[in-house]
Formats: sequence, structure tokens, C-alpha cells
Amino acid sequence: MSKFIVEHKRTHYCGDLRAVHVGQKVVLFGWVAGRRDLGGRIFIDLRDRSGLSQVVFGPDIDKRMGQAEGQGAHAHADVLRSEFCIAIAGTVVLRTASGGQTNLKLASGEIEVEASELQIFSRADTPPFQIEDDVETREEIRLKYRYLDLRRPVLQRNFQLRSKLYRLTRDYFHENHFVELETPFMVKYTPGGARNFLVPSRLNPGKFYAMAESPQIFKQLFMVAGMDRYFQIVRCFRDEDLRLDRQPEFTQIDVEMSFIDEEDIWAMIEGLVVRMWKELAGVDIARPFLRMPYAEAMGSYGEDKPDLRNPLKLHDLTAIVKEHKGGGVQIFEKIVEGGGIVKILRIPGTHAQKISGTEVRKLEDVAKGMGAAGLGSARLDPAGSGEALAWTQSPFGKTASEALRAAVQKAIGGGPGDLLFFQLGNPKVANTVLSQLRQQLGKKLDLLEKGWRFLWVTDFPMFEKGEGGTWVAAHHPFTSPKPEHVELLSTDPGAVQARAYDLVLNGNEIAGGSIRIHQREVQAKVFAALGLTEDDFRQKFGFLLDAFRYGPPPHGGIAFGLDRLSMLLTGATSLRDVITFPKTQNGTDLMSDCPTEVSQRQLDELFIASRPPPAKQ
RNA sequence: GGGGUGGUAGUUAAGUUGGUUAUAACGCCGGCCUGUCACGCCGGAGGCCGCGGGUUCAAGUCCCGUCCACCCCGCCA
Repeated sequence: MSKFIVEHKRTHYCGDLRAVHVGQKVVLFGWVAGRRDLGGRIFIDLRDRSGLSQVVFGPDIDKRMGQAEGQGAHAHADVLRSEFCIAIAGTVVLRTASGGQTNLKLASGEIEVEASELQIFSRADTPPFQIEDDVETREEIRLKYRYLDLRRPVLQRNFQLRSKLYRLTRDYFHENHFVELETPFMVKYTPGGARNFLVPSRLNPGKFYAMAESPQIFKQLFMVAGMDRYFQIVRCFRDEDLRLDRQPEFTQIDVEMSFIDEEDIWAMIEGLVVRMWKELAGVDIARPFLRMPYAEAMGSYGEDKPDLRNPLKLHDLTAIVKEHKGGGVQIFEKIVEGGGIVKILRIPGTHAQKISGTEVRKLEDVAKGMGAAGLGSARLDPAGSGEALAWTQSPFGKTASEALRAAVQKAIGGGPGDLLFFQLGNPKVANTVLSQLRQQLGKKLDLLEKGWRFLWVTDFPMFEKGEGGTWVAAHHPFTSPKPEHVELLSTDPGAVQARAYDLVLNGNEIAGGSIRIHQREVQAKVFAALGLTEDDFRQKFGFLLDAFRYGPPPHGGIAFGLDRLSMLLTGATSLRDVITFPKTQNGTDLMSDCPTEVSQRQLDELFIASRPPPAKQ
């Protein structure tokens, strides 16, 4: 048996070796990242999680070590292949001192290790893709062989950074007198919000646990319990459709504090974020972060998580169009009379000239894919001048009155060559379409400024119109309304603003939270506005209401998407690159082939009958 | 549920108006090579063209369906 592991313990990681180690005997464990077999000299790139070191084998090296011919490390090294797991012992030498050249591309490029001993722990089949950063392989294959994908240096770096993120977070909250507490994953099902994954209860036939969407109610109970400051790094589960930045299970940094207001939360969170960026990205972020009311975000960007690196803006022209009674454009008149809106995305002339008429038509197809009836556009006469530039290449251009054109141009600060994209009618569709176009064009025209643009979005509406025209909680039903809006709860719920806030970074919602209701009468009014009786809620959230009879403190909190934070900090372009074993867009794990069917016996034990989905027609 | 992109050797791609034996690079296998680091040179193997159906004398190529992956809308209190 070899001396490795038992006697030869690892002395260094491959990527850490430098000129200062020259002359030292070292023991390295790792995987063969590449080989260059020159016959009398064999070079191996040895990889571990820290990086690479070049290992060199040669008959002269063996001889110096007193090995008989054909017995030394070199004699065995010719069988080495990619991804073999090996150990070597040897001496660190300066490459330039032993006939070689420094490799400037490698952190350890000044040195190499002359191998005197070699052990092959295990051989490897030819991997399905090369374990390198710049090899682009179909994601399907990467996910199937995730353990190999995870060997790639870029993912190794991502997860090492993520690990530091956990530690920094824990340090920060402990320093600020927070208590780290756990909450159950298997919880009572509560209606509303995201779909839950369900877990059948064998001991309680016919009943189900829900996998927690978040620890929301439990963390509020911690406040009732007097824990005062709580945090947790916790897995959450939501059975919704997946996206680039959404996985069915994901990790939150969950926070709740007592005896605080918004400013306290924001200050605490900004402190954490600034430290994350300082220590993990080496970037100083200015405080306090910018703040923007929800209404402004929707108005100027069409979304509640605007990417402020993108200079493009939306403009609501409804009032102007109304004032001019359509301004000669029939469809405008019809839309505003019907209570619809007229909204535009403005592309300033310097950028607009890069967008051809063909591309405009392609964008219309994109818009239709998102539910738009069409995509009106107009170019402010590039050759013109004055305050009422003609609208060229536009379905509205012929009839739009000079007065309307002047008013619009003034409102948007428009100039010759500007390209305007119109959305008419439904505000929700208009905002979706224009904000998407804004994002796509911002990227395509390379308009995004460099840097980190943090933003608190505030003053969210308390309620949204649900499917049946009833009011539903925009955040969750325990979110406190603004005190000055409490009276509106019964008269004009749509006008009530919540003490809720999101933290947005470069177009990503990275955290969201609110100040909660701690007064029973306010809670009752919110329930009433939601069209629910106290009995309804007693059934669903009774334990919380019960708890709130025993002196609940004023409290509030926030929850971070830790995966998204990791993604942004590492520069990853997908959540899947910061989650060790992610699921596909269909919610499956290609590596383990999950989910699967289970045996009839297992179902019987749970008193569950499974039936196939109806055949597609 | 809807819109879009893709699937050809282990990997990444090319494949013309449908027309001989489906190309290339990297990787892999064998041989040579003592300073390579994208090593080099010589030789070689490797294909359910995602799957199913159709049109055709003939389909990787055209049509229909379907599966998978990715991006987006809806959805995600």
C-alpha cells in the first residue's frame, strides 16, 4: 500500500504554490487537468479546488531520487489521463532553473513540481465534456453530469464565494445581537401566495403538510416570543414556474426585528450589503441607497424592479392625449375615452438610428408574444427641427396634430431622430411590453452603465385586484398599511399604501419585506378589506391571531434571496451556477432523474391515489 | 396555458435549390518525441442526424406531431 494519505499528508493546495516554496518537498492531491507527454518528459496539470500546478516527470528526476530504471514516477506517469484522481510527492522548483519558462497565465506559473512519487487513486472514463471554464457545453449535459460541472474552476470559485457569504452574514447579524433560529420546513398549508409543495402525512391519513414558502409567520411568532432580533439562512419552497432567476427551492436570508421602523431595517440591511460588496467584491457602495416610490418605478420603468444602469425611460402620455382629445389620432381618442392609457418608450436619436425598420417589426412580434395587440412606433423627423417634429414611419404620423406632437415632444424632452414605441390600452400589458423592450434594447444597444445600482422601492400598494375583481394582498395580509391610510381600508382599498419595501439591484429584486401589523383592530380592517371574516382567518391563521392576543411588539423584517445575491456577486449569468444541484425549467433534476413515480405500496401507505393527467387534445 | 431559440460523432459546430460513402475542430485510441503549457508529428476509431409519422424515386434537409434543454409572458401574497 502506498504511503500517500497514511504517511504523506497533503502539504499544499495546487493553486497556492509560488516561488517562495522552491526547494520544499510537497505532497499534492488532485485531478489530472491536462497532460503533455513529450516522451522523456511528461507534464501534468494537476487541479484541485484552489487551482493548478504543473507537475513534471522525467527519468533524470527518478534517477536523482535513486529509483531503479523503470521503477520511478516517470515510468508510471505515461498512463495518466484526464480526470484521473492522483497523488504526487515531489520538490518545488523554479521553472527557469530547470530548463523551462514561466507560464504567465498560471498563478503558480513560476514554479513546477518535480515528481518523485506518484499514486493513481482512480482512473477516469473520458469525461462527457472538458473540465474547463471556457468550454461551452449544452446545459442539459452539464446538469446530467453535475459533479463534473462542479469541478470546473468557475463553479468552484462561485461556491467558495457563496460560502464566504454565509459566514459574513452570520458574523454581521451576530455582531448586531441577532439570534439565529430555525423554523419548520413542513408546515400548515396556508392559502394565498405561491403554490405549495405538499407532503402527505402517513400518521394522519388524508392530511398534508405544506413545504414552507417562507418562514413568515414563524418569524413573527419569534417577535411575539420576545426574541427581538432574529435571522436565519433558510431554504424555501415554491411550486411555481421556473425562470433564469427562480428555482423551486431556494435560500433566503430571513430577518425580523422588534421595536423598529423602516429606517432601522434599511440601515441594518444596507450595512450588511455594503459589507458584502466590500469584502466579497472589493467595491465600496455609497449609503444611503437611492429610494423610489413604487408609482414612480411603474411610471418611468414599467416595473417594480428597474435596472437603473439602463438610461431608457417610459413616459405616460395619457393625460396629454386626453387633453388633446386624441390629437387627431383616432385610436388614441378611443383608448383614452375607454379609460385606457397611452404610454411610450423613448429611444433617443443617437441610439435610435441603430434600430432599423426591420428590427422594429421584429420587436412588434416580441410585443405580441407578451400579449400586446401591436406595437405602434414613430420617429421624430430626423431631418426636422422645432418643437413639433413630424412623426415619420408611424401609423399615427399622418393625423397626429401639431399641438399633440408639440405637447408630447415637450413632455418627453424629445429631439430629432428619437424613436418612440407606443402601447395603448391596458396598463398592465403596456408596462410589461414596454419594460421588456426597455430591457432588451438597453442590452442590445449596449446602454447599460457599469456598476452596482442599489435601490429601495417603497410605498407599494397594499392591495391588488384579484381575478374575480376582489382585493388581494399585494405583499401578504400581515403587512401594515401606512398609518395615514388606515381609514381608507374601508372606503378606498386601492389607494392604501403598505409599509412594504423591496431592495433592487441592477434590475433584480434581491430582498423584500415590510413592517407588520401588530394591532388587532388594524388587522381586522385589513381582513375586512380582503373580504374575509374573522372566522375565515381564524381557520387559516388562527394560531397567529391567538399569539397576537398576548402583547405582540411592533415589528418588521425583510428576506434576501441569497441565491440571487450570490449570482450577482460572482457575476454568474444564471441561478443554476450558484446552486449546487439545480433543477431544470421543468423542475426536474437531470442527474438523479427526479421526480419519479413511486410504488403502489408507498402510495397505499399514504392513502393516496395517483392518476395520470388527462390526455392532451 | 402562451410566444420564441436550440437538439447532427464524447464535445462544439458546418451541412447549399432534397441527390454518391454526412464534414471539421477539439477530445479519445495507437506510435514517435527531454521543456511542454491550445505541445508537436504520423496513424486510427467513433453517427438512431432527439423521437414518431408523412411527402418523395430519394429526407440531416420539406410537412405534421412529440420529447428534452434554454429564454420570455402568464404565474411567483
